[in-house]
Amino acid sequence: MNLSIGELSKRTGTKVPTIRYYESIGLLPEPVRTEGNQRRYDRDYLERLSFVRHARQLGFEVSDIRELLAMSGRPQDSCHEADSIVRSHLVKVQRRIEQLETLRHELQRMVDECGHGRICDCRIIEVLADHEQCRAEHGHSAPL
Amino acid sequence: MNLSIGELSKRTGTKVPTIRYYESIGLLPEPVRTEGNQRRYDRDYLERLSFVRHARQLGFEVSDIRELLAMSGRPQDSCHEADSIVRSHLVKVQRRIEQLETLRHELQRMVDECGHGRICDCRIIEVLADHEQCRAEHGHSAPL
DNA sequence: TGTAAATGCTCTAGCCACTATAGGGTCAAG
DNA sequence: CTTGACCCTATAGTGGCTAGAGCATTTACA
Repeated sequence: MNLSIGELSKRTGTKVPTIRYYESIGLLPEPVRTEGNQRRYDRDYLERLSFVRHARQLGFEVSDIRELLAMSGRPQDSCHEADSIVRSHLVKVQRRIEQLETLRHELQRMVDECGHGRICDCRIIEVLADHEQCRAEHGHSAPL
Repeated sequence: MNLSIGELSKRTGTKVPTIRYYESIGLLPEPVRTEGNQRRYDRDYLERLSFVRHARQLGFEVSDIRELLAMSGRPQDSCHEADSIVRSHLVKVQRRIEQLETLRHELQRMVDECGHGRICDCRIIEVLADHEQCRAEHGHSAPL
């Protein structure tokens, strides 16, 4: 196997600039080059990139993935560290779900209470203007 | 009421650079200035900023907030548009919750199946390396 | 073997919604 | 009138990409 970056891109569902980006931040190693300076990838690289993409899809940050990749290269070590990375990620996901549930209830209430009349009578604008009307704290900030 | 930016910051729980940022992108108007060029804010501005912050906490994007703010300035108009902004945001939140639930199950399964032994036997690393082992699609990408 | 399309290269800038820092100026209390 | 807390602008950085310009190389086909 001797893939160009475009082929690697297709096989892993990763955009070409993303592959180069991972290389640039040192998440993936520099591959070999042709005489004309083009990147060529082997099966090993393909698997590494798949690992990275999969971990990203599971929401892991690049710094976590860096560690997970390093671990997968030390197969005799204890998996304790991997376990703790996944656990703490799980906790973050759970917290985020709870936050979004709270948000969902607030938004649902706003929609339910909208009388579909004029803005001056609208609960939506009113609630936005006055946090006191919310039933729960809904600290958000991260995009969806 | 004639607040400095620091006082406005405290009363709204918004960081000072954030207030200036909102002004710079035209989300909030330019306030009056003292002779020495410092910003001074009135009650109206405080309420507008509170509105913005609250909407951000509810996860609305700045572009949505721009529209919602504009609407709150046209109190005789129909609230139909406000309603549709909130509804479509609600749909996004719901979708995101579902995604994160899928994620949560995958992660939980990884943790549950970890034998706490060596990495070469670890389900965590194995699952990451092989998407086929996942029970559902879990397209993610946004941060938590 | 010639050529043209497709793909590759690097470098830079942009996205979102802020946040941080540097290097100054202003304000209010004592 | 000094001191220290506050304020100003301008610029750069965050994360994880994504997009574009302006070239070079590779490959498929005639």
